[in-house]
Amino acid sequence: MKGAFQKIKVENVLDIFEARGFVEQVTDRVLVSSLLKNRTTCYIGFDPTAKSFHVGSLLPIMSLVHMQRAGHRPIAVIGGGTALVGDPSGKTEMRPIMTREKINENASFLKKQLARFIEFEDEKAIMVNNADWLTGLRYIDFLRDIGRHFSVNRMLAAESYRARLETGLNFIEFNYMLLQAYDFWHLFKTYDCRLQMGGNDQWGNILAGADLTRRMEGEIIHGLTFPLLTTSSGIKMGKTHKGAIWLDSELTSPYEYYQYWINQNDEDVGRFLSLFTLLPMDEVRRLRRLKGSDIRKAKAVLAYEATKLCHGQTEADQAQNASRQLFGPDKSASSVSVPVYRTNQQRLEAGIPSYILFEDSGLCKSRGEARRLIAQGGGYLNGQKIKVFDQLIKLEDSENDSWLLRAGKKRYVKVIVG
RNA sequence: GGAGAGGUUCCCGAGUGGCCAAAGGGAGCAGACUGUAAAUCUGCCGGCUCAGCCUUCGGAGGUUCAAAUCCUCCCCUCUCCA
Repeated sequence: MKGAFQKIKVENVLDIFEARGFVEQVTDRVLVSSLLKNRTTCYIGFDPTAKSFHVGSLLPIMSLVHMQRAGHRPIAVIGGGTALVGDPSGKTEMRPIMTREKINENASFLKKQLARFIEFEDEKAIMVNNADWLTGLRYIDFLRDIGRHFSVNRMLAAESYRARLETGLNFIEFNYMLLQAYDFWHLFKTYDCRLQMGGNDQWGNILAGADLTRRMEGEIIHGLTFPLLTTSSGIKMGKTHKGAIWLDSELTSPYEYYQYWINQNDEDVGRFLSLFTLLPMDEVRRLRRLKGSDIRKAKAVLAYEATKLCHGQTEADQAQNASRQLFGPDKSASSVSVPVYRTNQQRLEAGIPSYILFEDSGLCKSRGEARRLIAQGGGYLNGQKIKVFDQLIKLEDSENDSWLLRAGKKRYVKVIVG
């Protein structure tokens, strides 16, 4: 590794961010731009509340990818310390406080996942857990050294707190800003980290960190926030009737992941191509110009590229093939890599009532839901509509040794014996 | 600590003794229309061995033939006062 001030030859990553729509706010456009002319260390915080990221975290992850490609050094901070306190921003219910073991376990999964996007070798990227420095803090020292730099008046004026003052705000939550500010300062001291990025809801916390560092060290460090991503219908991304879309292929198969992207709204495709793929902007603009049903081509590119980034080329190819077969003119179950459900031969010999198989295979959440689905004409076996909810699915109904179940127009499961 | 308001099915939110598995909206699912899109229209939207049965309205008891609704205690949230 070269020195910290190694010159970077590629395009300024801030320009890339702006061109691709990553930027909502920057502390100082001119200063950040010149900062990024040299090799810079930047950080983003992530919650270790699950063992996988979901697409809601994809935007920050992609920003780290661009950072690294531009020669900078990203730090992914796992919020283990903050998770130990419980997350206040989900105001409906207090999250169960997580044990350190669980957090560490999650963190190792998350690192593996992140490693698909950015390289950690030779410290080209770093992953740290803020529990390492937060849990050792001593209250009196913290108040005296850190707390004195914070004006309560100013904190209350922050947008993130102002809204919460209506509904109520507890002391832990009020302290989040201090803890996150401390993180930023700590990373500055330890890694010379000079830029923090995050969702726009983090703006206040990011500023607090930059402020703290300025007061304590006399150094100007910076923040950048991403736009809050909603689909064009105003819904937050990444939720389907089956729950979140995960980046872990165990939780969301590459096929489902592909389907998630190909089913995006027309209006979102251009934006998503620039945010969630690494295609050159010329290509993005070309795809963006497509009209009418040609937009499907852009969606296919989006789905393929996004799947490739997350799961690799092989999986992306398979997902694409499966999708083409299922939605192409020749819908067949053969050699298609859709989610598979295994059952035993005896059951099929006896015949399984459709609604039970639909529930067992995970296509429906309950048998009641399966009954309704089929009653409404949304249940199919090998492309044939199932007429009665308890129609038996038998051994002799197979096609190529499998039974292709379909719920509605898009959700498939292949049943096989085994 | 005191006074008041409130906790309802995924979310918001009606419901003050039977007509309540609980209005309405949102989200979600399906059908029609399409382009594996959106919008629109229609249906569904607690569970089950489904014309019936079972479990829900912060928790635990109680009154009643009958409770989300009334009573008691407890837990939690918010507002004002200290």
